[in-house]
Amino acid sequence: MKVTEFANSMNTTPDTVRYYTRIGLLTPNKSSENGYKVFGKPEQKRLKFILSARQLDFSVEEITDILTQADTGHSACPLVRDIVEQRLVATEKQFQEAMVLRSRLKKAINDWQDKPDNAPTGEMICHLIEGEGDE
Amino acid sequence: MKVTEFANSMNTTPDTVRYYTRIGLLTPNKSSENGYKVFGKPEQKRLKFILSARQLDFSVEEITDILTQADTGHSACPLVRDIVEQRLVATEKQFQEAMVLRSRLKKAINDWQDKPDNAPTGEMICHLIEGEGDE
DNA sequence: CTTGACCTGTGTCCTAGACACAGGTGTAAA
DNA sequence: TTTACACCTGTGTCTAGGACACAGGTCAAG
Repeated sequence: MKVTEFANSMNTTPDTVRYYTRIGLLTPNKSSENGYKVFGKPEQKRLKFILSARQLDFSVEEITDILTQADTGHSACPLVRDIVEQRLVATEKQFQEAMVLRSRLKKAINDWQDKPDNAPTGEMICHLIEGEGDE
Repeated sequence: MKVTEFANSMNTTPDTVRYYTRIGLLTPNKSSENGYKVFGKPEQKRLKFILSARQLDFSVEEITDILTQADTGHSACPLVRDIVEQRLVATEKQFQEAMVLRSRLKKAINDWQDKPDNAPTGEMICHLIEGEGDE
């Protein structure tokens, strides 16, 4: 399998596959006549794992660590558990931040509804934003 | 005012100030003897605006557009309203995504609670992740 | 004059790929 | 066989918003 076919079959993009290859996460054989990357079953499993982990928002570096563990015969599960818990904390934070931002934006839209569009003065660039003594 | 003093007084970092200067958002005078950047009142107002807009998650590029508008004497308010609305949509999306990810992570932690830490086999890297036929 | 703390501008680095590009490949028509 | 043309390839570069590294400048104390 060449890059594009492989990527399609795994439901990702050729660029992603090339990227993972570039950083050494995937190690396809190289066709001796083409120089083209050639992917087989083992790469398929590996990529499937990588994509699943990315779905859980693991960073590529974290995935690299996990695969290194596994490649040297150690169980990667404890590491995986760790990362998942961290990720949950981070996601919770993102979640809260998105909430705050959302209400801030909604408030802005509301507050501005009846205000005019002023031209900028030397004092103000846009009174909508600068008018607020927000936070 | 020099960079660090200026940054501190505006409650941001010198690196941020330098960055904005680098890309032309701030245009401090340069001390003729030092070559150091020198910030005054106009820059203060400008930076205050920039930081407020960043709080609303405006991109630096969007802010650049707004300031360009204002600098040429046009009201930036319509543009600002536009961006805020877009941003609200984007934030809503982020918000949803964070929710999805959060529940995915929680589910993983739950599902894995009673599972052992297996060593990797040729077939599996980490059965916790690969075991799931998730989604 | 020297020490040392702090400050400066500039250059490079980060994520996770996306995009551009010159050239290779493969199939079909001529 | 040659040509045409679509598609594919690897590699190099770009992104956002600063953070960090680094060699050298500045300035008050001694």
